[in-house]
This record gives sequence, structure tokens and C-alpha cells, in this order.
Amino acid sequence: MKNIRMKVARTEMDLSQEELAKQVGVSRQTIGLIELGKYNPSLNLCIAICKTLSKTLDDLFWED
Amino acid sequence: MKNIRMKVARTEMDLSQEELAKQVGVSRQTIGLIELGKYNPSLNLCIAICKTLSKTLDDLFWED
DNA sequence: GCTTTATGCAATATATATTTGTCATAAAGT
DNA sequence: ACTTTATGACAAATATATATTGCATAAAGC
Repeated sequence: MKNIRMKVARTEMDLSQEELAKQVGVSRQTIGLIELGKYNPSLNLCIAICKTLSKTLDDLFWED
Repeated sequence: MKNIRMKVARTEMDLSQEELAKQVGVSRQTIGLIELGKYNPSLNLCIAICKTLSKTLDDLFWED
């Protein structure tokens, strides 16, 4: 399912998908697909995204 | 690096690597390698492990 | 001593995450 | 109107997570 929390956190930091991708070291498509919920990203990537967005794993990726 | 928190959580539940693997739906080797820190597991797998061990992502996979 | 049980290691095979490139579109700026 | 910027979609190629099998070892039970 869509990861709205991640998209919100990204826009709060005023970053485009492409800018976040560059900072995290992946392609724009990867970021886009994660936000669309069509991907099962690796733990290391999740952690890199969290650190860039000043969030934790539970903040962005933990449900219920 | 080694994931000691995961190993502790598993032993607290009195589960072997093989038992946890079966409950989570992966092979024993995958669990072993995650605990040894030689793997970059997928988010879905991390979540499945957390739920089986009654922990959250931050509990088992978030550092600092 | 022998047999389980639990764990680590290594090699090959398969599934899937991620990249790269390209196109389409809508919104914003000039 | 034109040009950027941001995003979604798609297909093919590459990298890597995960499965499978088999072997080695140490600890525990009998």
C-alpha cells in the first residue's frame, strides 16, 4: 500500500523524489515506487531514507 | 554488524533459527545470516520477523 | 560412544530489488 | 505558448536477496 508518511516527510523537508534519491544513493524510480507501495525495499535503503528525512523506521515503515 | 537484539528476542521466545524461519516463511540460512549481520534483508521480511517476535522495527533494526 | 539439535559456512540456482532509458502528463514560471 | 520541474508508467538489463543442498562442529541427552 502507498507510503503516505514517507511522502509527507519528504515534502516536509522540501525534497523532490529525485533529490531524495540522490542523497540516499538510489534512482528516482526506486523512491517513487516505494512511495507508491509497489516495492519491498531493503532494510539498508529504509534506514538511509529515514536518516535523510530525520525519522525512524517505526515512523515511516511500521504499521499498526 | 551482528544483530544481537534480534538473537536475544528470538531466544526470549524460545525459538531456534529454524523455527523462526518457518514461522516467517524463509530459510534457516536467511535468519542465520541476518543475525550474523551479513545480510541486507527486505523490509517485508524485517516486519514479519518483528511481528513473530513481538517487537517493532525500531526495537530490532534501528541503530542510534 | 552415539544421536539429536542448533548453528555457521560455502556453492550454485532462482526470485526479485534496483538501474537505466524513455515516454506521457500536469503544474508552475516566464 | 514555451520551458522547466515533478511525477507516474513501462520494458529490459543488472545486482543482490533468498532458496536449496550439503558439510562441519559443538553442546546436550541418552
